[in-house]
Amino acid sequence: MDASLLTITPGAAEPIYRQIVEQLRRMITSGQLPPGESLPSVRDVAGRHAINPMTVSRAYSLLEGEGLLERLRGMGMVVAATRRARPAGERMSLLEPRLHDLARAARELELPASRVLRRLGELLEDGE
Amino acid sequence: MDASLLTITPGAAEPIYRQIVEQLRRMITSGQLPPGESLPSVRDVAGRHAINPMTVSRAYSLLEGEGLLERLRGMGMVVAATRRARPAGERMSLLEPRLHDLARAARELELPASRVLRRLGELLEDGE
DNA sequence: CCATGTGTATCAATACAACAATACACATAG
DNA sequence: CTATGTGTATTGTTGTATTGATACACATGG
Repeated sequence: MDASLLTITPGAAEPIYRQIVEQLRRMITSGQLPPGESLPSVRDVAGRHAINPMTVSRAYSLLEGEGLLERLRGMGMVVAATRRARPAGERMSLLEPRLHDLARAARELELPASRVLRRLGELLEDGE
Repeated sequence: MDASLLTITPGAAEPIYRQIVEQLRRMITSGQLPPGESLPSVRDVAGRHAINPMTVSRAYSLLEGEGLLERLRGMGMVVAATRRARPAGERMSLLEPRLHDLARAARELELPASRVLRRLGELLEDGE
C-alpha cells in the first residue's frame, strides 16, 4: 500500500493516530486492503505527512491489538492473514453511529429528509 | 425552554460544552427556539445532568459571541431578538461537514450508496 | 436590606496528544 | 560482518483542552 493513500489532517479535532486507525480499519474491513498487503513504514508515513513516527506506530499497534494487522519482525506491518473482508451488514454497523448523529442533527435543523438524502446521494456518487 | 430538552452525554468523545453549543445552534437556526425564548439557567442544566455550571456557562458565552444568544444581566440568557430562523439552504450548510465525513467513511467501507441512503431514510423518519 | 436567583472571572487540576531524541531487537541485502 | 531497513520502548517536554472549585457582580422579590 502506498503511504500517500492515507488522508491525514494534523489540525483536525480528531487526533492524528485515530484518523489513521479508523481509516485503515475501514479499508481492511472492506477488503480494499487484502490479507497479506503490506503497509507503508512508520517512517515513510511520518515523513510524507510531517508527523512523528511514534504517532504512526501508535496507530499500528492499536490495529494489531484489534487483530487487523500482523507484525513481521524486522520487516513491516501486514494486513492479518485471518482477516477477510466482512459482509456488508457488518460493515454497515461501523457506519451506524455517524448515521445516528447525522439524523439527529438534521432533525434539530428541521431539514426535510428528501433534501438530506438527495445531497448525500450526490456526495456518494462523486467519490466513486 | 426546558432543561431536559438538551441531550448531554458526559462520557462522549465530543466535549460537553460543544455538545451544548451545537445542539442549541441548530435549534435556534431552525427556529425551534424562537427569538426571546429564555434558556434554562446554568445551574439548572448543570444540576440535571450532573455537570459543572461553568461548562454550561462556557457554552452560553460562545453562543453569545456568535450573536445567537443575548445576556440579560441578573436574569438568564435569551435567544437573540435579531435571530430569525434561517432558510433551508443555510441550515443545510451546517450539515455539510457531517455529510462529507459520512460519504468518505462509506466509500472506504465500499458500501453501496443505495444501502446507506435507505438506512438514513429510516432513521430520518423515526425521529419525527 | 436581604435572600435568592442570574452569569462569569479567576485560578487550579487533570488529561491528552504530539513531538523529540535516543536506543534497542530483529531481518534482509550486499 | 555490515549497512540498511523494519517496529518499538523509553524519557522528557510542550502545548492545549476540558473540567472543576471558589468567589464575585448584578437583578429581582419579599
